[in-house]
Amino acid sequence: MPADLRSHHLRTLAYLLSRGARHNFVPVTTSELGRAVGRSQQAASRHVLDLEEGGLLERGPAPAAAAGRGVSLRITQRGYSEMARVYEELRGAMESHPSHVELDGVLVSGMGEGAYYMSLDGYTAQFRERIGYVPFPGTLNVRLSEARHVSAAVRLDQVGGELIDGFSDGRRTYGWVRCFAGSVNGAVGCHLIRLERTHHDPATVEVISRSNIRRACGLEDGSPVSIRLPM
Amino acid sequence: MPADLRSHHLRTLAYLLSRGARHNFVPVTTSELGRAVGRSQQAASRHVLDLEEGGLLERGPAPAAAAGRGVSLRITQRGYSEMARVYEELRGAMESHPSHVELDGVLVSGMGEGAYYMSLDGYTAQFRERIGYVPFPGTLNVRLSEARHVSAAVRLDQVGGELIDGFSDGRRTYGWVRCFAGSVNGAVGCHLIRLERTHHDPATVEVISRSNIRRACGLEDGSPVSIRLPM
DNA sequence: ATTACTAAAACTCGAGTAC
DNA sequence: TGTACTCGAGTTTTAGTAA
Repeated sequence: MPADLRSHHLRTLAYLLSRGARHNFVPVTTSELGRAVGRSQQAASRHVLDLEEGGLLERGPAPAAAAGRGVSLRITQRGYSEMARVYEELRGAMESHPSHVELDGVLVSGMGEGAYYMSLDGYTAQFRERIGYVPFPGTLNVRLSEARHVSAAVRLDQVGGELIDGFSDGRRTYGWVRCFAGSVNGAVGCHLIRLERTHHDPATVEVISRSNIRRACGLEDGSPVSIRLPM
Repeated sequence: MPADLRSHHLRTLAYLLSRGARHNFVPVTTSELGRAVGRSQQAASRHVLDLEEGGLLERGPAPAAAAGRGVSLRITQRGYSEMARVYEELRGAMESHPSHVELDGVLVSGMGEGAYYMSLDGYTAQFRERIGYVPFPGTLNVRLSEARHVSAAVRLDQVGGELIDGFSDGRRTYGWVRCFAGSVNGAVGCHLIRLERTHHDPATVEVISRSNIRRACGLEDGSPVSIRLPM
């Protein structure tokens, strides 16, 4: 019996627990246990023996008169404690994990193209409808500092976000824009935007906001910027 | 990569999840992962490879400039689903398992001794104080039908219950009585009693109640009786 | 029907080590 | 420092089968 609970042992205990084996001896067959954990009857028999030897499970009197008619099993206090330990470890991870994308980088100056495009009527009308405001004319360009952040930013395109449709003004067409709500440096609300057509390399992302973030946060070129997008 | 999540794979994912790997690439070293799951660096490296091959984990660009400086890992949608599946299986067992002892048997007629003893002043005064009533004079004798229920009943002696002290009337001494609150046939409230000195074999248990259960439930000798004791 | 043994195959591990 | 390969040892599996 290894020190930690192997998954088949855990699943065996979980099955027995749901059958009421915390306080009663429950009659089961090893085939049934094997089916419950997706292993053979022989393996399940072994698991029960392991768990008994480890003091996690105890065996009661055989259910019926005839021989070889299954076993009666109950989970010991120790067995339940072990289950609880594993459960808490998993619960801790599942229920309180950070659920946002974080993109860190430094502020860089753009050429003003972002501001120009985002001010076009074809976009501003949709911004008002989809994200509730018309962006301050002037986007924040952030150069992501690590490759893993770039990767994360690129993946956003597959994740969704608010879609602003592209349009045509008769002379040329403008691509779609995807907006992801979030905040800059843990304070100012913003949207990170992903453009269908961009002149930036993938390491640079653009951020829009209701107001002038650059001024509101006292940022200048080279200032560290952390963008946090709740998922 | 086996079909089900082995415990080391699960724990690796849980650690990464708590580090935020659900939505971001997290930089880690395999030694760190090994420490987190109590295995060697080599094993942890293997686990990461396994999880990648199974599509549960994906690797991002290496964190820093130099070679061999750790890895960036993120949990895939599939990986998270697998974790959620296991978590739900375990949660279902841990949070909604039957938490009562059930003892099934048939009603048998006693000799009336139970009723006699339980009516002694040395007991009745304590009954009133500890369980809130003086039992109807006449205990219900239930012969447990299966050995596993007998086992469960015997174990109750170690579990606790309301203790009624023994006493002496000068001529002889009377043993302690332990009371366990519960219900008969899912309806009538009762207490199962365990006696320090009993004339019954272990397969027969006695039940007391405020009223006459035999009449209230329309029971006669041979009627099936199910005693349920919440834990 | 069962449980659980044996044997062999498959898997997992850590040590040693290449890069 | 790092990752991750090979390899020998230990563990876990299933098939076959005795009781």
